[in-house]
Amino acid sequence: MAMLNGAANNRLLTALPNSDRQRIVSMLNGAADNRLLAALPSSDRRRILASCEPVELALAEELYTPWEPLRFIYFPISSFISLIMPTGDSGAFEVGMVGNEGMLGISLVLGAEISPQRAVVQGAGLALRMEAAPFRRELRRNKALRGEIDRYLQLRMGQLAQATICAHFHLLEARVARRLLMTQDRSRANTFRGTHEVLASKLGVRRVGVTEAASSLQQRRLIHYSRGDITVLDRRGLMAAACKCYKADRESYDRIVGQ
Amino acid sequence: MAMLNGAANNRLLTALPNSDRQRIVSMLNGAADNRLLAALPSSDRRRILASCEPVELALAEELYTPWEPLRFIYFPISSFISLIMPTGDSGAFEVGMVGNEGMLGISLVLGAEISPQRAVVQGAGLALRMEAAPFRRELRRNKALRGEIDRYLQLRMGQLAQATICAHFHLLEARVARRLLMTQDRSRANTFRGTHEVLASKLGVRRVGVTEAASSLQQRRLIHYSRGDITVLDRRGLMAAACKCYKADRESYDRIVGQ
DNA sequence: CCGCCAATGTGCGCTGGCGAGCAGACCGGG
DNA sequence: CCCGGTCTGCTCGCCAGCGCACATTGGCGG
Repeated sequence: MAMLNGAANNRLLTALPNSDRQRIVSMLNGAADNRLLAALPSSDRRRILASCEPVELALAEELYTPWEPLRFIYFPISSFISLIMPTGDSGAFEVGMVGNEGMLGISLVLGAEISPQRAVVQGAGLALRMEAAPFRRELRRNKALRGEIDRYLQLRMGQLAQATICAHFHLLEARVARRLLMTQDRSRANTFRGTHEVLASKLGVRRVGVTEAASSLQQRRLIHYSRGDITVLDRRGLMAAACKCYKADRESYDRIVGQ
Repeated sequence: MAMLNGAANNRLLTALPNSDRQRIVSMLNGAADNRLLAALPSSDRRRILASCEPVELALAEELYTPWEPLRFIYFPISSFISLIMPTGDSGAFEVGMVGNEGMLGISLVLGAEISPQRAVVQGAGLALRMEAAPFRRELRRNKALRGEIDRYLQLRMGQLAQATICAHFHLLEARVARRLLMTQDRSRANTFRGTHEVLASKLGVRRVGVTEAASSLQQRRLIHYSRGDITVLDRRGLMAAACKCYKADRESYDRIVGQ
């Protein structure tokens, strides 16, 4: 496959141990494991994959800086990314999360070169990336791709609206629970990384607030955490503790992406 | 013009007094006074106008009901529309406002038939509407239209993100001030209608909270209100009282739509 | 002119989250 | 083995906004 030749030349990929490279190869041979791409007809998908290069994203890596030109778009595979909006007074607030269900770089789709938001890797792992120019070229020709991205846009706008309500109305503990579930979904693991501090900054609250909420969830044996490692012990219970926004988001995903 | 013949047959329009119809006609001959349409090349615009029918929207009219198929899309002219998201527990929360800078019916653009949001006329006045099917047909052929709507989408997503922050962080009085300025912009008048009650429901707060905020703004001679009529007395002062989100939104409009 | 209702004003106790500051616990590096 | 920094736990006073209940005002229809 053309793509694998490309991959072999990629400095990030060649730096990986053999076992990892094997894993990547097997992934790319399959459905690429990005659900947005997977929904495309296979001929379209193959062409896109050929223009992508696989990259390993490191925790806390900054992919987009506010108001700076976006060089790449990304299709996360095992990684996931947090979209952060600066609040003006030196604070920040998370306005979206992108996992293997979607893509990073919506602004480029909509014809802009820049975006006010910061994009930070929140879960280390693999992603496919593509340069802006070829991506736009592809987008212009490829109706199916545009259609899938439109669905995804629909999804994101709905989730953003939901997030507005959530941040305004819901109790912190429920929001923390929801956020943990969302992270678990995107990392596809029961244990993932994240300190109270960073969680707090994404939720727009004090660290102490998160500590209290998390501590309560831990006492109820729903989660366990220690120095930046969080484990979900009881997913059902955590869902009960979370606000309905979580369920609403999932349902909206199923409805829009269909199946 | 084909459009005028169409207009003459429209029941809503023929019901209007002659002077109003004159006014409408002159508007449609000009730039249509919808800024999204105005940005299109004139040939494209003419074709779209020919498929639209002008309608007079009444205050509090419900244009979209959550989860019901969207029959029309709307380009507001002198009217403006509020997008309301149900909160689950019988409450509601405004997640967007559409005036003559944009269009109502984004979901149809993105390929969905329905939307979770309610659309309610917040400022009575004129709009152009178009049936869903011809609109989609037009959208498929018309690159310029799609491009303008993409810009508008970009704008709306940015504003939604900003609104999330605003609702979460900012003091009620500042949010009220911002909301009043936004209303003033879209109604293009210093006086417009709106009771504390409805304002409160859109901001997701108690009526009493709005009363207190509004009362404070009135004491400072920034606004005057009485029984549902609100007048902006000192626009500059009101801008100073509003949170920076207002200015941020305006700047983002200028940046995206381009000067 | 009266009655009624929508719109506005006020008071009271409550609480979730804030800001600021400090204490212990744990971990990795020198 | 100790040191320093990161992560977590706890406290205290404070306040914006909440829920609830009731008072007042002004306009409009009968």
